[in-house]
Amino acid sequence: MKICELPDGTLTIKNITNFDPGQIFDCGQSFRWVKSQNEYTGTAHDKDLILYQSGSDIIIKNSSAKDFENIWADYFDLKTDYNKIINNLSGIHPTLDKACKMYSGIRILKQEPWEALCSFIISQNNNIPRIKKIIETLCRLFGKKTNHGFSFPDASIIASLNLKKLEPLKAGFRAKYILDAAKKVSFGEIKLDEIAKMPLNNARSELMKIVGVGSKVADCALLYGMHRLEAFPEDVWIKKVMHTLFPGQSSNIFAPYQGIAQQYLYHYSRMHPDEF
DNA sequence: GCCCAGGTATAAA
DNA sequence: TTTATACATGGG
Repeated sequence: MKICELPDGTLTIKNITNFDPGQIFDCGQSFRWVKSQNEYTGTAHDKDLILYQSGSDIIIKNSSAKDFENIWADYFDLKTDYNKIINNLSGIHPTLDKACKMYSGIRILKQEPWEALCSFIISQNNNIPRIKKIIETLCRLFGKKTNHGFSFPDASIIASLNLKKLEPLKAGFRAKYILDAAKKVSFGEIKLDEIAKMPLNNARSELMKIVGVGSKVADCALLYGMHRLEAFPEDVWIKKVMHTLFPGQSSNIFAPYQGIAQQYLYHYSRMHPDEF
C-alpha cells in the first residue's frame, strides 16, 4: 500500500487489496456511510471522509495524508492481511471457500465502541433502511456538526435525554434500550474500554447487563466496535449455515477469525438461500 | 392490508 | 433449558 498526495489535495491509496467500498459499507457492519454516485461519505472520530474506487486504487477527496495514516488506516483495518485470513478459512469447507472469494473485498471496520453498540441496539428486529434513518436522525439531532455531516452523539449526551426527547427518532421499543445503554456507559457502570480487552465471554456478560442487549447485539458490538474478530454474531441465517455445513460443530472451527467467517457466510447464505 | 426486519424480554412448558 | 409471543415502526 502506498499513499500519494496530489497537488489538488486528493489522496490516492495505491496497491490496496481486499478493499471493495460497496462490500465494506453495504454489508451491514456500519449504517453511516452514504453512497452518492460512486462516492461514499462517512464520519468517524469527528472527521468526515469522502472516497471512491478507481481501478485498484482508492481516491480520498478530503483528507490529509497525516489524518489518513493516523485515523483512517486504522479505521479501515489496513494493517490486517485479509488475504492470509481468507487462505486460512478457505481450507475449512468448499462453500466457505466460495464465500470468502465472493466477498474478499470486505474488511471489518474499527468503529467506535459506543457507536457500534448503540447502532446494533437499534438494528434489532429492524430493516436496514429504517436502521439508517433512525441513526441519521440521532446524529442530526444530538451529534456535533462536521463539514459534511454529524458525529455520533456521545453516550453522555444521550444519557442526559429522556424518552420524550428520543421520540423524533421513531425508534419504537428500542428507545428505552438506547437510554439504558447510554446511562450505563456514561455513568461508568459499563466500561467499554475495559470490556474490549476482557475474555470474550466476560465481555459478553458485561454488555448483556444493558437492557435490550442480548448475545447477538453483544457480539456485534464486540466485532464491529471493539475489533474482536473472534466474536460470532449468530442470527437465523448463520444458524442455518452452521446446521447445514457444520452440523454439531461450533464456530471455534474458524478461530481466531469467527467474526470474519461469519461475514462471508452471512452474505453467501443471503445470496444463495436455496443451498441451506 | 400483509409480512417481515442481521433480536430481546418475559412467561410458560 | 427450550419454545412462544409481544414489541414500535415502516419498507416492500
